[in-house]
Amino acid sequence: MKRPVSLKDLAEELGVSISTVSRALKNSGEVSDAMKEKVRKLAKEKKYRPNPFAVSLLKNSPRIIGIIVPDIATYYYSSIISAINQAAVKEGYSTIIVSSDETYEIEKQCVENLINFRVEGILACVSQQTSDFSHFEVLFDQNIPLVFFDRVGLSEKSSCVITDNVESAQTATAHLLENGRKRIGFIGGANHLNIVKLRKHGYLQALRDYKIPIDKDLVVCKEIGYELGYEAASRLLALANPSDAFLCLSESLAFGAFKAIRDKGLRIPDDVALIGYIDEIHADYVSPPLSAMTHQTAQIGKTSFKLLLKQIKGSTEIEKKIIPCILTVRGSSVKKAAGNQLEAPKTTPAQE
Amino acid sequence: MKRPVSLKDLAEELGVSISTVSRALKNSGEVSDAMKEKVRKLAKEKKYRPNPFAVSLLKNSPRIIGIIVPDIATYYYSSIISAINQAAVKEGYSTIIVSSDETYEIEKQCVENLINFRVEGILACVSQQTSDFSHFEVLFDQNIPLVFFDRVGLSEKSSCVITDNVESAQTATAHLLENGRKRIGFIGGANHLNIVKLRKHGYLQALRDYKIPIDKDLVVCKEIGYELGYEAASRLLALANPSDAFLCLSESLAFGAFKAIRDKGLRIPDDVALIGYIDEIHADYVSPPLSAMTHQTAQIGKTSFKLLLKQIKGSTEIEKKIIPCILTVRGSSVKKAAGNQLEAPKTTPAQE
DNA sequence: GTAAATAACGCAAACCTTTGCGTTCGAATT
DNA sequence: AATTCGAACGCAAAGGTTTGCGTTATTTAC
Repeated sequence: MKRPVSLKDLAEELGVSISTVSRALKNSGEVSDAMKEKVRKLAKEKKYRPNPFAVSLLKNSPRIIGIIVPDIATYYYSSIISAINQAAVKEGYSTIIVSSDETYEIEKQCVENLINFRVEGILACVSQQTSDFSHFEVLFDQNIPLVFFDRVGLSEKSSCVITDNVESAQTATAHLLENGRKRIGFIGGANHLNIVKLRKHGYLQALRDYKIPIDKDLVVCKEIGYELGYEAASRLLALANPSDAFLCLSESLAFGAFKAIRDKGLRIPDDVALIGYIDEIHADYVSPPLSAMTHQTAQIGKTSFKLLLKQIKGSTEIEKKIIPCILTVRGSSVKKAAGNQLEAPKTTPAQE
Repeated sequence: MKRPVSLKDLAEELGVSISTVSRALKNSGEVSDAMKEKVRKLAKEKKYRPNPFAVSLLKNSPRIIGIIVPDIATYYYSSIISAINQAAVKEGYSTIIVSSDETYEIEKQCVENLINFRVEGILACVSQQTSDFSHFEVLFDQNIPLVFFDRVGLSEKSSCVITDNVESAQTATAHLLENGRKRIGFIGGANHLNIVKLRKHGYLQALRDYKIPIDKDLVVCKEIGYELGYEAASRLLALANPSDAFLCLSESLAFGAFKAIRDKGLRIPDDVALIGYIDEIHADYVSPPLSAMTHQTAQIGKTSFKLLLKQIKGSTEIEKKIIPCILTVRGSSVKKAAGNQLEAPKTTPAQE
């Protein structure tokens, strides 16, 4: 690996000082137009590229932000990452993406690594295992901006971007109730996650609104994953008084439940209705297509970065942005013959 | 953002020189055990973290590699990224992931950005639009190691990791032929992509092997994407002599075709068989589950990084690694009643 | 024609770490 | 007792860039 050309190289070749070359490339007023021209020409010819380490060393701002996700290879996260990336690139920032693999220990390590990297800020979505957030507190000491998205923590101390968890779950549950379902199974993840707590709240609220008795057996809060969805749904379908509908908190849970229903020989939506937090692009893969609460991942990513950037630029305001989910009713939640779909597919517009 | 503590800060507080502190933390033999202890204690107390910019400036190796993918939010790429990441972290490397958005111009920019970043090496999967690879040649001038994966270019000059394109397509096609299909539609992407060229070759070879006449109308090579899959399949099903099976080169194409078949009111696999390069986790989402050629993304990622690391460490050998696909026969390609499945589900083990 | 102003450029410090080499001092060898 | 050796540490350069300030030389104003 040969040494890249530096300002010094250019300066020597032109017989001028390094400062002049530096200023010329920065289009400073302190250097003549003729000189600027000469410098720029040589720089292009020699393929000069400023050394980012030297600049970062001086300014202590590498123009990099860190992103911590529980998992990279899930559409939901990768699409958010993609949106963050786009917003970041537009502002001249690069991103370093790290995965906690849904593990507390790794997440801890991720935070440390990003600090060592001297990132200018961190966007984080916590792992399923994380119920204690003290490993994020170091960032406050170091004055490194932190914004949580989706699964959040330390909400008194840091900004975050979340979805309308309570309302979306309430809406989804109400939708099932209005279509005549009585025994709605709630299939979620670990209880300490804000998204689980809040959505369960919305689910229960809808039941109360419609005066449906609450049955704790229908609420499953274990882990998020395809197998878990399969197991939970299987169990709820095997009850003496089985479920006639499911609200699933993630795509993997929903498809797991989907398979469980099919394997049981039951029909969707005739025997069992299904709705879940499912990504737009996959909801239509299956037959019947899945009714879904869809996250506006592009908005989530964009907004998260915007909040972070604001903090990087010095703001200390703690903000909480809510990106609404969009309910799209497809085949899995409404019986064709029934025709008693009270509510038109409600698409809440994204804020801002 | 307050200034992080430096070696100098520690040195002053201890009343020793910077070099001693540096060596103490590096556990050098040139400093006494007592001093080491004192330094380490203070370092921990003051939360000293080595400045990566200073180190990189000196050594010109930031321990970062760049990854260029056509798209982040696709399971195939994100799972490869995930595997690369894991391998990289294990070796103390971080990754910067950039997306070309399937665009030639952006890809060009990505390469430039990564060079400016002084990454130690680049792993790349080219965009659909890319047929000219000259923008990668800069890397050779700069002596930056480059390894292509999946969609490759410059194969005489750079190492790459690919799948067994010809063989897998040949096997998949043969599988359809052995199950009685005669009019197999080939739904691929742009012709200039190696993966399309080679797989088409495998497809044609299988037809020849089985003495089936080749019909150019059944070969569609346009773009990769859900809508394109839908269109292509719709068209082939509307032919006077329509397709009775499809081989799709990507998951999005396959699910697009899947929907087209359903919308036409045809049954899978009774009327039309379907097989494609589909990710393991999604193949089972639909009913019937999809027969698939599955990429071993973990292997692809891991092997790619290993090849790159070898080059970073100085090797100039140009290597080409082939990671075989795995054929898993599910419901979409074999009629239940037929029972003439000649070939057992063949799972080729991953190499190494 | 002298004083003041300005344009155009150079010097050098600073950012932080690593490392070859030089220095000092005490202990071991002859 | 004089010499040698090694342990333990300091000095200083190097890596590339930015920037405040100092230095020229030329132009402008009176």
